[in-house]
Amino acid sequence: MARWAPDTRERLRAAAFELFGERGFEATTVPDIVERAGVTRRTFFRHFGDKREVFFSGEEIPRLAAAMLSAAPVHLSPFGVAWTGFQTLAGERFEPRRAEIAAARRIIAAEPALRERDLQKQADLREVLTAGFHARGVEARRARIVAGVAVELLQTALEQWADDDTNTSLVDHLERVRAEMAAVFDADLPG
Amino acid sequence: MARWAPDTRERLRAAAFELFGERGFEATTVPDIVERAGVTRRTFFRHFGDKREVFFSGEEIPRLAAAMLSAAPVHLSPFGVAWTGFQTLAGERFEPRRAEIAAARRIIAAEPALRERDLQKQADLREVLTAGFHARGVEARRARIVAGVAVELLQTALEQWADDDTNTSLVDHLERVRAEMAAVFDADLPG
DNA sequence: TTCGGCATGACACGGAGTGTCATCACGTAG
DNA sequence: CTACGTGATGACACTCCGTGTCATGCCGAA
Repeated sequence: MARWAPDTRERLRAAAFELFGERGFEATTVPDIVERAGVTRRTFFRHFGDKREVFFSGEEIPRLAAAMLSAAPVHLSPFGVAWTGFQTLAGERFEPRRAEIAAARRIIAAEPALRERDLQKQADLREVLTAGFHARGVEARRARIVAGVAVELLQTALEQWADDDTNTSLVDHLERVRAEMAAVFDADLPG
Repeated sequence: MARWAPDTRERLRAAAFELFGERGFEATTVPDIVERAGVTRRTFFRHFGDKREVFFSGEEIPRLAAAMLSAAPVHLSPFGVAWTGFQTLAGERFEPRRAEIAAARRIIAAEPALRERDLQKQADLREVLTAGFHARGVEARRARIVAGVAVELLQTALEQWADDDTNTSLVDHLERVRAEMAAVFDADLPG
């Protein structure tokens, strides 16, 4: 047997989620986690930048987004790229894990520290999309605007899909949110 | 003379900003701040929940938003309420302090810890607007969608206004961003 | 003058995150 | 078979963050 058991990072992640389930995020300390995983505190911080990162360590949305950006047909509008990407993500990564995602969202909503980090992750996605659109030739400020709208759309749809107990699909939520957002800009404005 | 000099909170804020200017946010510790302000560490944390809150202690946007919500004519659409509120805010609170706001935004952009907190403040505004729209009779999910669009619009316009060296007014940026967002939803979509 | 509220000081404590050096398994070259 | 380099981990110390608790003393009310 090796001096150290393998998969240290995964063992830490598993131990952390067990403890989060038992006592909640805030009440779980890094010493608690490393004791269960059988490593030292120092090793924890070699695998995760901070305690919050354990919670988001499975996230790979920005990476997937970058892949979809480079794979998208050149003729597609930037919002079209995002929209088709969201359809794919919805079917392949979100829909099959609805219960898990909804549970994670409830935990995030209840923990200010996780809420801040989650918002940062959204901002990361927005920046990846902005950079990708810009690389496709879209003017910088417009790229930022489209990315902002797209991420807000995805985020809102995810939120309402996770809260919805009618088994409506995420794709349907995306379409509904898109339509309601469009309606916002169709209405007349004062002044 | 009183046992304690007055305006403890304001002295702490002033000392903090001096030090942020001298060494940056991250390199400034709470012990540094309280030493300059002439109080103890414990007193600092009685006035500010954490170090980041000093930076945002002047912010009162959610309060102003709530005031505008209750003052808005009942016939106005939710987005109309937000839009007219933004026009007022732009002229009265943002435009006169452009240099100061731009400087603050640069600091925030450079500090991940402040960036996270700033995103949280945006989320707070979104929630205030959502609750306000809902209280005006707008269906819950629609209220969330309109608030999300409105906050994203304001945030993007602020960002681009602060970065813009052509002296274009914030109101013009708001209108341009609104128009470009509307265009996003006018274009055809694949599928 | 007395009394009670209230902001602050004093002190202690655990947790977060980091720098630094020692240790030891493992693969590889000789 | 041995020696060595690499890389992950342990061991240890340190500062800072944030909080609970109690003592202190100013200040206004009765």
